[in-house]
Amino acid sequence: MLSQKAKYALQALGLLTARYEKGPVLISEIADQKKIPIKFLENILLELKHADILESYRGRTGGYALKVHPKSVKLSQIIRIVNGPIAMLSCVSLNFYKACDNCTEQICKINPVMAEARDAVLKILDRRTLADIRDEEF
Amino acid sequence: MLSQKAKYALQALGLLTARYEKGPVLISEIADQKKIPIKFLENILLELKHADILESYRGRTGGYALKVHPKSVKLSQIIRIVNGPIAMLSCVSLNFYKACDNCTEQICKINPVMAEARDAVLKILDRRTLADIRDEEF
DNA sequence: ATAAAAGTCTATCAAATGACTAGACAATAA
DNA sequence: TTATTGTCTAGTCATTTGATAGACTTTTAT
Repeated sequence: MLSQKAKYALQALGLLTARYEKGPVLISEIADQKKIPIKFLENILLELKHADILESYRGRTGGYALKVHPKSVKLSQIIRIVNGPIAMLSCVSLNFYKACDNCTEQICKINPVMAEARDAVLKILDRRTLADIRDEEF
Repeated sequence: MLSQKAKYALQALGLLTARYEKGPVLISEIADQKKIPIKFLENILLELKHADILESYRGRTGGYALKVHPKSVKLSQIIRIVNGPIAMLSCVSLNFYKACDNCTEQICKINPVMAEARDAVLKILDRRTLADIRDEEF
C-alpha cells in the first residue's frame, strides 16, 4: 500500500497539474482543497521540488507550480520519490535493488514471479503521467 | 514492498510445497534451511494454518504440511493473509476496501489508475500458485 | 525602509508497525 | 510417563510514519 504521504503527493500534483502554466499556487490553498495537514504538505512539496518536479516562488506572490510538462512526469517516478520501491521485493527492484540476505539458494522461484508482477505494474505506471491524474476543472 | 514476514512465508511454503504429501516437516527444519528465526516462523506457520493453507501435527512425529494441493493456492491469497492488501490504495482494494477520508471529489483521477495497476498485478498473482514457487529438489 | 506574506529547513513527537522473543501450555508417540 | 512437538498470548524493541513547532530567509506591496 502507498503511504499517506504518497497519496497526498498525488492529490497535490493533480491540482498543480490542472494549474499548469497558470501561476504558482499557495501551499495553503492546496492544503485546504485537498484536506491535507499544511505542515505535512510543506514537506512533501519541498521533496518534490528537490526532485525537480516542482518549482516554487517565495514572498507575497509565492507558491508552488509544476516545473515540467505534465506528460513528461511518469507516475512511477512520483511514487519512487515519495514512497520508494515499486517492486514487492528489493531483490527485484530496478531502482532500489538490494540482495536478499537469507536467500541461500541459487535458484529462487519467488524472484521471477515478483519480477513479472513488477513489470505488470510498471507497464501501467510508466505509461501514465501527471496528465492522467489532472484535476477536473469547474 | 512485502514485509519480511511475507517473504518468510513464501520461502517456507516453497519448501512445504516440495514436501507435499511426504509427511510433516519440523518448524525447526524449515527455520534452518530457510534461515528464518524459529519463533517468528512459528507465528507465520500458525497464521497459515488458521487460514487453512497448512495443517499441523503435534508430538514426536509432528510438524507442518500443506493442507491442499499446491495448484489450488494462489500467491495472491498467501500475500493477502500474511501481508494484507495487494492494491496500492485501500479505496481500490478488492478484499480490504476502505473509502478515502479526504477524497472530497466525486471524480478522483488517481483511483482508476490504481485500479488498473491492481488488475495488472493480480493478473500475475492470481495465475501463479504455490506450485510455481516450489523448491527444486536435490 | 519595512512589514506582511510566502516558502525553507531542522528538530521533535507520538502512534503505529514490523521483527522478533519469552514462556507457559497442550497434545502426542515412543 | 516423559521427551518432543506444536499452540498461543503477550511483550519488547527499533524503525517508520504522520504530523507539528518554530526559527529563518526571501520577496513584494506599501
